[in-house]
Amino acid sequence: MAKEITPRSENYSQWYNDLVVKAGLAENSAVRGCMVIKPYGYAIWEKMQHQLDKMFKETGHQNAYFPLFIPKSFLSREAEHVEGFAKECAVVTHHRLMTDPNGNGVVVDPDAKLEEELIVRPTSETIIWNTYKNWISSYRDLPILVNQWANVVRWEMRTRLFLRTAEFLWQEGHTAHATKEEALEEATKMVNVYADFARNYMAIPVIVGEKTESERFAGAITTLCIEAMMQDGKALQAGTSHFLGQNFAKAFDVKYQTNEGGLEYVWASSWGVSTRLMGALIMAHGDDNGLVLPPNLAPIQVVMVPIFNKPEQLEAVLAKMKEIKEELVKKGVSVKIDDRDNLRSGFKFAEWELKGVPVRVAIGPRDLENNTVELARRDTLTKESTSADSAPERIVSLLDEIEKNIYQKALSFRDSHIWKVDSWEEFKTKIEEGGFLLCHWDGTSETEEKIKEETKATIRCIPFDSCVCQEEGKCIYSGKPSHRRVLFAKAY
RNA sequence: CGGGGUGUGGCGCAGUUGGCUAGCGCACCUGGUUUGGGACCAGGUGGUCCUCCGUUCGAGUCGGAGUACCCCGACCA
Repeated sequence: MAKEITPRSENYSQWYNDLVVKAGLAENSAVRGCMVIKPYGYAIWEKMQHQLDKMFKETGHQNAYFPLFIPKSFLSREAEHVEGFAKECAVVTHHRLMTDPNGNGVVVDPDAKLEEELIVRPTSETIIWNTYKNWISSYRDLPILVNQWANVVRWEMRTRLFLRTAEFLWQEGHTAHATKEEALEEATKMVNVYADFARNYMAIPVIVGEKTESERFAGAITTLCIEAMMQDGKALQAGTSHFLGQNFAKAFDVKYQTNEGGLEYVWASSWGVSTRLMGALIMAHGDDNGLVLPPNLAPIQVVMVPIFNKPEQLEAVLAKMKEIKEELVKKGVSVKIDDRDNLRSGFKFAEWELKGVPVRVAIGPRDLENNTVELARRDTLTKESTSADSAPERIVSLLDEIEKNIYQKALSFRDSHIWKVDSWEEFKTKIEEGGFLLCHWDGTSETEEKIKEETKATIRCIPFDSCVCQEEGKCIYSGKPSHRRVLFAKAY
């Protein structure tokens, strides 16, 4: 009873929030806008980290760590960058507390005011480029391919668990290159790494594209992104990769000597994904019973629930379970035997469904007699009985099927909520129903802004997938000529 | 910062026009019966009713001020 969540169709936001809290992923903390990630939620994040980190290493990157604090003057070196982040920065002004002489408890010591205020990083371009200045002098020092796992703070006015919190965990890659082409190629490569990760590990189909000027990262020349569709038809930006040109190199005076002896500014890229991916995972696959985790990211892939009447039966069942578990572990499957004796099996079934465990194995006295086990899959909520001997093998193939199935499910959901729209009237009705609209656009920020004002829809990206979008037409709003469609949606 | 709402055991809530010992569900503890889809019975632990001021014989309830949180906007990954 206590674990029941709001039905998804009734109130999507409430459903999401309930799910995050009741599945034990995260909760609000005492600090406004900040989130506590609970062990189960963090275990999923760790799986994500692990896989992403592997993919970064495979593409030649190394990890490093830079300071949490950024001198205020660093942030203001790049004009657009500071403008983009100034409104949401936490600032450190003092370095000491004292006991108030007037008895008001502990207060900030006015004598401990910092010479220069420190900003808690909202992103690390500035501090990193300040450092790169010392690392780079020759073309032989390039490229620098570095990633950092860190927390950042953006003082948002309204927050939501995982989707937008004042502090969040992420990775940010910062690369330095000798040529424009190489930096651009890096930015493209990494957005594709993100797309691969989303599809193959999170089982979420994404649209890869480029942001329009108004949605671009502050300080970037080009921002590439992956956009995913949630089950209410809204878009979630799941990852971004930026081509920064020479903006930061110029702001921090980072030059290198070419092999001809000339002096050139360095070219840059940066890219990141955050704990927001957790939100994507939850909203893309969850159902009225709770979380549905893709096997590739599930901390527990298989849970075993014993069914018994007498203690002797429990013992026999557990012995069988351990046998099967051992086989599974050998095959690289993570298994939990739920041997709590104060809870009934039905309760456990519901609880593990809420937590999204892909496969559940139930074994009872009847199974022991017949040498069978009951397998239940989370994605379809169906059950099958199989022989105990072939169970490990069957479970491994089942995990694979589930991963594929939930991707297909998400893909067909998205594809059935994406439309080419050519009339403004149709645009206004369709966007209210939720979903992605592929429309012509005249390429101006003014039109984009007006569409946003009237419908709350924004251009999520200019998709790369040229065969779908590359065609002549007229702007949905202004009627001016356009030679390609762009992706409109309401977004998180 | 604008509009709306809510503060009552750990959680979710009820509490009438002011009245008696502040109640219910969940959770928790003890004992027993149960166990193939969220068990049941009996007993039990746990509360400065957000804070301050006021009205009153009497305030969880009425008035004022403060404060915290939530929702809807503006801002954003």
